[in-house]
Formats: sequence, structure tokens, C-alpha cells
Amino acid sequence: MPKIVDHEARRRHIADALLRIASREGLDAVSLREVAAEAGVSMGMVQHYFATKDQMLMFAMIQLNARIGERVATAMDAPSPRAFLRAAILELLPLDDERRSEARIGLAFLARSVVADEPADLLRQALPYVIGFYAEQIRAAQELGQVRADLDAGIEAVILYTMAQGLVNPALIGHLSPEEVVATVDYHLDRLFLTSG
Amino acid sequence: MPKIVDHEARRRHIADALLRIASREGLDAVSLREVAAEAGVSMGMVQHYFATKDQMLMFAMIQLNARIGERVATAMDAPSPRAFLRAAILELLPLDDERRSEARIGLAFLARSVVADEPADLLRQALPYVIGFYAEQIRAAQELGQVRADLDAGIEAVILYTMAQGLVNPALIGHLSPEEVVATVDYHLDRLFLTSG
DNA sequence: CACTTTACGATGCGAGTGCATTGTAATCGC
DNA sequence: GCGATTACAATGCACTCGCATCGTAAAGTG
Repeated sequence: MPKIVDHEARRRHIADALLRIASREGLDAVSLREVAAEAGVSMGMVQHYFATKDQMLMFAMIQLNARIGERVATAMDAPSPRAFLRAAILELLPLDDERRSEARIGLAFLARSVVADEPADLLRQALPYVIGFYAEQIRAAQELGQVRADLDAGIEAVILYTMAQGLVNPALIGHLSPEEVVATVDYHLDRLFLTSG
Repeated sequence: MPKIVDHEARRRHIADALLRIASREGLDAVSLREVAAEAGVSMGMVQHYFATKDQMLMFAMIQLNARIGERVATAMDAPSPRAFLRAAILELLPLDDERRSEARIGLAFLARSVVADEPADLLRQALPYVIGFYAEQIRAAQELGQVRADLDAGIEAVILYTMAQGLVNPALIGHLSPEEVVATVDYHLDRLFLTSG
């Protein structure tokens, strides 16, 4: 079996091209030919590595998810639950070009998950994970006396997540500036956390 | 000029068909032929009333917006700012089949607004209006002593809106039940309003 | 050196797309 | 009633799409 090439590396290369197109022109503009052109390869090669377009899409989305997940994981050594939550949320918001790009794709994927099963499954799997992390941090803060004990950590985590998701579009279309987005997040955290000190 | 037909009624009829398709299969599945078939008319007729597909899409979105706006307006005679806000927000969330349908389309439109100019313009125009309404209600509640005076009504309004938008997808893919969605909204309103009583 | 498997590149196909064009009833002002 | 305009219906066109097929060069294994 000839295996001169790195299979996974090729797949990532193609998926990267796909993500670039999706970011620029939306998920609708993603076609086998466009992806091949963007990746600088032939269309036959794209087909060689992905049996169907949907598989290619899902692979790219999982890769994007992983990329964001890694960045959030980097923020996990934050000095306090509040700092971690702040960092984790801001990581998802379109505050610079890279995150703008990711947020565009994420939003398109979110919309797609409403009519297609596979993206919906992926989201249904990822959501408890993300929101659960938030809830854990809030509970940790409660034990540290930094969040009122009578608040519901689970629901606060949901609100945190939904607020972040809801901020994406207004930020992307320019209704909220990056500064306003950050200010909104900080305002909300101020209301959630006790201003100790 | 022969005018045996009601021009606007025909346009609404076609737009309704478009919205049904968009709700069932997503915005991508909307084509001139599909819309014509769904509306029970010829493709030539669709073209007669809409010069381009984009115009048809925008018309349908504006119509959807107006439909939701009317329902929210009905809720405006609520007895208190809190009751109004609650009603206005729940009106946007996918709690029954009709609103599920609307939320699906709205989400697709939201994603489209990130890569297309016209939808983005529409949203940029509508957002200050909606959020402004929320802010007004919160300020009214502050004057009534139902919301702490030191809270920022403008930011609270943004958070209210973003939370609602962020709830749409988790609700649509079934990660949150309608009951959990309502509970989350009520929880947030509980935190925003003073439990005077 | 065969023989198989991998890794493509090239091409083609049927379906579907938005839109333009054409034809034709019907209905108005005159 | 006659020309002009409206309201469609039907068809065609150029294009794009995902995917299948075919051919082939390279690299391993025996």
C-alpha cells in the first residue's frame, strides 16, 4: 500500500480551504470545484479524500470546533472562575478577524443544523459539554463565595451561553462594536459575580 | 390598465409559499420552481411579480418581520413592563409550531445577513428598533421602582435580546424543551426585576 | 518482475438553477 | 372596436452542481 502522503494532513488542507470559502461567501458558496480551486488541488483529489460533500462539511466543522476548543482550553488556566468564563466567552465572539471568520462559519452552521440532521447531532452533543463547563465554573465561584449561592448555576450557564451566541450576529453586521460587545459581557459578569473588594 | 387582480395579495401569497419552503427545508431549498409549485402557480407568474429571486426573498422576510411585529404589538397592552417584555420575548421563541417555523426562517436569514448586504441592512435597521423597545420598557420599570435604578437599561436590553436570540437554536434542535426555554426567560426576568410583592 | 492497492487527474452526465424570451389571453382608455 | 398595457404561461438557455466513471502513475508486497 503506497502511503507517501499524510492522509489526515491532506484532509485538513482541504477542510481549511472550505472554511476560508465559507467565511468569505457563506456555506452556500461551498462547492467541490470551489474548494478544489481554493485548496489548489484538482477536484478529483477532493473527491478522493471525501466521499461526499456532506462528509467534507462535517469534517471541516469538527475541525473548526476543535480549533476553537483548543483556544478555550488555553484560557483554562485563568486565575479565577470569572476570568476563565470571560476568556472562554470572548474567544467565541467576533472581536478580531480570525474570530470574525470563525463566527461567520459558526452562524451558518448553526442555521444549517436546523434543517439537516448531522450538524444538529453534532451540536446536540457539543452543547451540554460547553454549557456544563460554564455551570461548573459558576458552581466553583459559588463555593469561593464569588457568586451568590442562591443563584441557579445551570440556568446562569445557559444564559451565559445564549447571550454569547446572541451577540454574534449584531457584532458581525456591525450593530455592536467590539468594545460594546466586551462591555456587554463584562456588564453581565458584573451582575453575576459579587463585586468582592 | 387591466387590474383585475390584487397585486399585493398575489405577492403575499407567493411569499407565504416561500416561507413555508424555507421553514421546511431551509433557505437553500428555495427556488423559483419550488416556490411556484408550493404556491400552486406557474413559474412565469412568480417572475411576473418578482423581478429577481433576491427581491422575492427580501419581500418575504419583510413580510415575516411584519407578521411577528404585529403579534408583539398585540402584547403591548400588557399590564406591566415585565409582562410586556416577557410576552414580547416569548413571541420570538420557538414554543409552538408556528413560532418554530418562524424561528427556523429567522435563523437562516440571520446567517444570510452575514454574507449578503440586503439582509444585513434590514437587520441593522430593525435591531435598534427592537432593542430600543426593550430599553424603554426597562426604563419605565425603573421609574415604577420595579427595576433597580442603577442598572443600565440599554445594556440590559441588549442582553435580553441576545439571550432570546441565543435560545432559538438550542430550542430548535431540541436541546432545551419549551418549558426550559420559558423557565430560563422567567429566571432572567426574576433577576432583572425586583421581586416586589 | 508481476500484481495489487493507493492516489490522484480528467471527463462526462443528469439534474437543477435563475433568468430571458416569446406568445397570448384579458382588460382598460379612447 | 382598437391599440396599448397588464397578467400571465411556456419554453429555452447558459450555467453550475454533486457525483460517477475511467485512466493512469506510483509505490508497496510477493
